[in-house]
Amino acid sequence: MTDARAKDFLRTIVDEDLAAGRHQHIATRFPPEPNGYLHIGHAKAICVDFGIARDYGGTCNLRYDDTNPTKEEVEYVESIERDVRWLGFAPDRVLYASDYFEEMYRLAEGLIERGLAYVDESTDDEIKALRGSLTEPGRPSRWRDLPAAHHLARFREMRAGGLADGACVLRAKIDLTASNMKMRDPLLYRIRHAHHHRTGDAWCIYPMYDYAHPLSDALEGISHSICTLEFENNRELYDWVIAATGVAPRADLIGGRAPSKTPPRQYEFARLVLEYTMMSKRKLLKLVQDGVVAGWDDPRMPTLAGMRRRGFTPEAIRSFCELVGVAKNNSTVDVGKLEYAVRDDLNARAPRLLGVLRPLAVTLTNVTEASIVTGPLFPEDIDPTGARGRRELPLDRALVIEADDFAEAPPAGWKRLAPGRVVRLRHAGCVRCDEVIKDAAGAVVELRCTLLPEPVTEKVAGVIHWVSASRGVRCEVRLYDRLFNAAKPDAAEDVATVLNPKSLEIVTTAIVEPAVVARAKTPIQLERVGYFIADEVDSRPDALVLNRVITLRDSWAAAAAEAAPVVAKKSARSATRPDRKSAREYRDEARRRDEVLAARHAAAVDALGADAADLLHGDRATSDFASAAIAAAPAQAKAIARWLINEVPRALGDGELADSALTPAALAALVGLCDAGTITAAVGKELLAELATQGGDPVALVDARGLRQVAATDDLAPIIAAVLAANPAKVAEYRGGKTGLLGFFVGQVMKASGGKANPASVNQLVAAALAG
RNA sequence: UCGGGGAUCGUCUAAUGGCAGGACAGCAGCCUUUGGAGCUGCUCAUCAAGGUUCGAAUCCUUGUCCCCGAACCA
Repeated sequence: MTDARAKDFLRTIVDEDLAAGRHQHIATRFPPEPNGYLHIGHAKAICVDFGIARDYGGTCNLRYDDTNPTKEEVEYVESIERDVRWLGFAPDRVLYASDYFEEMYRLAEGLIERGLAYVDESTDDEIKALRGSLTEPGRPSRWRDLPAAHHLARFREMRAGGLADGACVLRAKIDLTASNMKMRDPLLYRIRHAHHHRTGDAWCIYPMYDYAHPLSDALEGISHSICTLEFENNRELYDWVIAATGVAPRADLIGGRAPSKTPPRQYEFARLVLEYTMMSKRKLLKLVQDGVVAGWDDPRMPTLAGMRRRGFTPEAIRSFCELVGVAKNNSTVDVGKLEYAVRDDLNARAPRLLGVLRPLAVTLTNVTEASIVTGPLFPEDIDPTGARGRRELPLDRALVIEADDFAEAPPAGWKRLAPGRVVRLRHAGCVRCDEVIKDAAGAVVELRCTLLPEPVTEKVAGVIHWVSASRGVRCEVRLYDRLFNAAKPDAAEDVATVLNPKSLEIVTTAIVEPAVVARAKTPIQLERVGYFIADEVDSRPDALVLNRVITLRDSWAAAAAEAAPVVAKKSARSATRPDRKSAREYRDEARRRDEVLAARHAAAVDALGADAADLLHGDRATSDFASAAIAAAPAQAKAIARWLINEVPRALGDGELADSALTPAALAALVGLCDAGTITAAVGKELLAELATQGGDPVALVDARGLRQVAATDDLAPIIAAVLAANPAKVAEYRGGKTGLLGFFVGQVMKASGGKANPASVNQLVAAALAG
């Protein structure tokens, strides 16, 4: 992979679906519940959902999953669409699950009529008790098997409004003994006499997620329904709902396209977990309600609104999501990656200006006149031609510099100001520190310096920033740091214990050059200090308030000691889980129940060894097959066992031995060919794959296709020469010492020979050819 | 009667039986009118043990660890 970024697993699936003709059009959706603001975790999902649609010329809907009126609000609906668009994505349609309530209701009636759903009048606790547990099956309630007509009438009463909240629910009738708890007659509808932000008081029954979500996807003709890992268990139910209701895409929702014959399929990826960040909407809401932060858009919040106010750009966030990738591993992303994405983006776009946070007075003793100097807005590496402009800076006798930029007794390697030393004032020439003035307490209060005429012959220590004391602009600066000082704040039971007390420092002494006022509406860099932006809520032209977006990388400052990370406690649940039964135990069990299996196993232990006997005679299908194959060629028993154990599973893929076209006789014949050296193992494996799907006689196939092993030097030499000639760079690398490439060359030759070459000969000849 | 997922540099992520690659972080050097940026180089990984194969991160077996699932939430 040289330039093209490797495809993630979702795009690989989409490629395959397109190639197989399962879909002509790729349709995705981003389905947030409007019960809070979107955060960086949603940003990843948005980039995945909208990104895939964009990459394949498809469509992506923004669909509010608004099925629970007790938690959802218009404020959230509005913020979500604003944030999606701000991030840079335009929904093809903005839709609401609540718009489908009538269709969902009708489909539910259909389910009841077909005996696939029923109204259960058990209490909450009864339902829970009857559902069983992870290790015990559930049991039916006494309403489950009443006639459909009863349930239909009851469901209509639910809708009519005469029943109290919790009086009854509609459940799918699936399987109370299912090992997937989601399939144990899941709830479809519950009664909620609550005002809905969109449907008002039209409904008092509301569909559950597991019912509403697949139907919404199907109605909208979604091809790939992408969600996060915790919904893996819901996928089986997702498929059930679509199949059981027979829901079809709605013409007006698929924009005139022909509906796909393939129903929507759900795929799951790992949601974003970021160090030092809390992602739970419930906990985020609590921070807002408790006043720990100033609101959902507090610049310390991981919300898109907060990050926008903080000064992160949509490009930076998208590039971060790109950096993180999409996979199924449970992973925690280093927060440094976000910081990198933000700095990388701002470096290219933020004009450079000067500002001093903690001023120290400097008097230029040889300057009497007020003047103006100019400086470029960007350094040369960002703007080589200077096309992006300059600005003017007032220069006066009285200046301020950063207090940190002066040291009375500088350490080794100090590149700033010190008594007697010379530094350059950015864009304004060099100064020498002649005199240090202190107050009665001994604190340095003023530096008296000389502005040196150019060219400066003295040694210049470094460059520092400065601002005119009288013509600079006073402002408030808010220095933000991470909200939590624990790497995994979600693991803490009490949020208060992991809050970073220094997450906001307000600096009131700051003074910046006048150009900042007009330019800080978008991010700027105060050179050597950091990136800043005017606060969109509190900043006013006559009372500038700057937010620090992020610090500059600082290779000088010693890394501050990290707070001790809070160790995540192992969940109590995983500790009490029963160990799962191993495959070997299942096989043992099968033999205890089946005497024939047990007898074959006992006989095979001596002939084939304990491991092979266990694997071959642990289920009836494999055991029957193995017995027949070995009977056909008893001399090759061990080899047949080896192939059956190690190679046949791969040839079968996800399929079963019983469903394949492979016969015991064919396998025995194939093994015979390999054992005799008539064909190579590589050809044998290829043939096996074919036999598994199409069947056939291996001996005849070998003859018909000329698949006999090739080992003669005369036959192999030309192939080897061709491979070497085609890869001159690799040959040079190999001869330069990268001997690991031998495998690469052998592989190439094997492929070129169609697998027919004898590997031992190839190894020998290739090594010889490369040496010479 | 438990079921469903997942384990590759410190971190994130590639490699679908044939070169363990990239990015972030780290370290070193160069460069620099930002101790910024940039450039160059370096360090660093296949959960473990067996097996199959000329060749295994990849296939088989066993084991270990992590995540999810028993809301009238989504």
